Amino acid sequence: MENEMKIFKDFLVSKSLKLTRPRKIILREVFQNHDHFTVDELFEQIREKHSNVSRATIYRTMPLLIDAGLLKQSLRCEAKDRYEHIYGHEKHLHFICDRCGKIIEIELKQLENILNDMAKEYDFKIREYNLGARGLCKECQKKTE
Amino acid sequence: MENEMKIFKDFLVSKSLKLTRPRKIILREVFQNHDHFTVDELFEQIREKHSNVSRATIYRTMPLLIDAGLLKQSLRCEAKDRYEHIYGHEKHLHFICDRCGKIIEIELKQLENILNDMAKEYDFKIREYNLGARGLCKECQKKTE
DNA sequence: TTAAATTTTGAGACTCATTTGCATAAAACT
DNA sequence: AGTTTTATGCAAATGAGTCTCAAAATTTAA
Repeated sequence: MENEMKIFKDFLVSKSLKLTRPRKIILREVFQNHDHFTVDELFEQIREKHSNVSRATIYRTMPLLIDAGLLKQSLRCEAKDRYEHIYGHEKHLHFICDRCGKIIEIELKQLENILNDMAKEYDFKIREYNLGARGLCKECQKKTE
Repeated sequence: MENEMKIFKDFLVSKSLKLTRPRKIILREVFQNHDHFTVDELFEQIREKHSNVSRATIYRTMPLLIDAGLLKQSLRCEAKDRYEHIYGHEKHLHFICDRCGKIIEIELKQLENILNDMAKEYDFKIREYNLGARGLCKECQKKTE
């Protein structure tokens, strides 16, 4: 936690930006949330704790956290962008169920190697990547029709 | 072409839906377009040929083509969903440049195997998947600042 | 430490892709 | 042909995300 705050602070300073109260709150809640959350969910999460921050500020802070390497836009579901924080660098694959919306996370180390090879070949500098598969989860496959 | 039409027709019939004129036009243009297109671009493409179809109908037809296995929602760029048709099954990876928006497509057979292994392990039935990486393309890396 | 300058915030207006309601049109059925 | 059903187009509605701008917080200058 302290660690993330320091990273964010340093990042902000390097851009001549300030670690303000709302930004601190957002960072804290982002790291308290271990799901794939939407801005709206984060907004609610913050509001429940009576430490109000406007939606606009959250929207404005997301790219800062992403640039600071602390947050990732992980997937899009039902027309909403979803985010997840990044501790270290556990990259993963998401299986998203078309029917119940469940998100299964899978670590995938092999992937990184393949990607890096490709990036080298095409001289592309990867900032972030996402691998998502959609289909039916175990449970939903059983429910016929 | 005839092939795709047949697949679409069969799909529609199986759902008690009809292969109408607008649906035929949309299918034809989807397969004439070899890019990652937006609904709006498809709309324009159709309009240029004087065979008008409303945006609403295009929006309504996209999920049908997807369900029929002929279309794929390939990526999202600048707040717009982009689609691409599916011939056979060339799945691929997209490198999307953050700066110039260029999309580099890469075939990735190895990936499929890994994914299938994982799907089996988690009992997940994959309908489609996407692997997208964002960063800087060769050219944009040179432009410093 | 007060005053001026700068940055950030919150609230709500705005944008724009996508969805929806409804009246009309086309198609299938009788 | 007339009736029922489904599809279409238009225009209005929706809703996530962005932007504006006045007020608030923070920094800098004196």
